[in-house]
Amino acid sequence: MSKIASLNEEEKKLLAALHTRKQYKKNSVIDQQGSVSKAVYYLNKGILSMEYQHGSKVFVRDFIFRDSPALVYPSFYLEEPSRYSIKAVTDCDVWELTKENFEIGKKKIPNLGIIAFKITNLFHQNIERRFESMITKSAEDRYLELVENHPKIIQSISLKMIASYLGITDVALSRIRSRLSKRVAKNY
Amino acid sequence: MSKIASLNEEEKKLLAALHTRKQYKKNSVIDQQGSVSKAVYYLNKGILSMEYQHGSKVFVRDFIFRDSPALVYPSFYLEEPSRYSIKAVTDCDVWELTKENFEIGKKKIPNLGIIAFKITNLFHQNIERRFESMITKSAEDRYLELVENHPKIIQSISLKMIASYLGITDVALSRIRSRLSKRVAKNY
DNA sequence: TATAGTTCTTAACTTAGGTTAAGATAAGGG
DNA sequence: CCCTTATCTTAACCTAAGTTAAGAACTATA
Repeated sequence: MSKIASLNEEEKKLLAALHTRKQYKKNSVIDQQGSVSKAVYYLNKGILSMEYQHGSKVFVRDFIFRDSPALVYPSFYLEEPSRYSIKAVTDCDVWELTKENFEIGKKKIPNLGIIAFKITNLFHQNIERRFESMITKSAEDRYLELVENHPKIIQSISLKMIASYLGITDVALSRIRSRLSKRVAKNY
Repeated sequence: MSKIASLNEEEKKLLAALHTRKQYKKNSVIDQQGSVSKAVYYLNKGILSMEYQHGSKVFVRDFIFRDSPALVYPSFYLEEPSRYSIKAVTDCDVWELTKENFEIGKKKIPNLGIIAFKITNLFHQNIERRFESMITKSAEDRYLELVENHPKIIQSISLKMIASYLGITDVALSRIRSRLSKRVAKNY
């Protein structure tokens, strides 16, 4: 977090002390849609997902990869029911900062409010970009973009979840993959 | 704005004094994509749009209807280049609050920071809902949803802009409209 | 180890929406 | 007032993606 806004050594220690380290097994639900977000998460290892249920179907809103924060906004700040769940896609190792400890930290660390604000901005820009790519790009291009940014994604996330993230069905993504591999094969 | 968080009479007057009332002709550009957002806008009358350019094409990100705030977030807060333009879709009557006056107001009106925070949350939830309806609904359902919330929209906004808002082409929206009117006609 | 449940692929069929183009109004500018 | 330019509709054609279904390969568990 200290990458986002400068903190001195003492502040870093204090902030670390306010966090709790936790381990989550693959597929465990860390934050439940509909209830107040328990904490902000900082992901050390593994992959998290942000999902929402709509009718009987589950949709993947986002993936969170290592060394990134996961925030259920604005549920965490306002302590209102959240629109999303946070789940562990793989075994995960996270640092958790509860609302109470966040409030304590804000009093002692002047820059913490600024860090929170910047993280919020990142989340907002993230969904804006995602919205724009839904409108301006084809599913194939969206897939290529994702794989380019996260090449290892195919090894650790199921085709079904990736398809859901892209806003298409698993069948459609399978089709895209075979189309792409045939296209590559032509070059040899 | 005082609907969002309580302000006393004195604070309301002070806040009003910090705003500048302005008139904009149809099609005028109020905030330009790529430059720092000049102000937060509160729309008294008319319709605004939030648009972004992607390559050679222009996309409508959102419409802002009367009695609503328009915020280019986070450009306004961070004074960084904005991802969007704000344009007048019809002749408009707005109250503008510049960044300088916002900062002055924050010092004098304790609740102003909270109001800003809540407006930011509204904007975030707005794009989340929009993103979700892009993924979970058909273009026809998205159109029906829009017309239900804003029945007069057809009179004041061109088909092309509405189509852009929905993420489809003008031809596709025209097709949807004729399909819908035929369906209604069958009931008579 | 057998069995049931996932995950992924492939095929066949259907439909929504993109593209192009042409024609009909309507509107704005000189 | 004419002429040009936008706006909207409709048609023809095409492609991406949804739906359903069936089969293969892998996983987990009793």
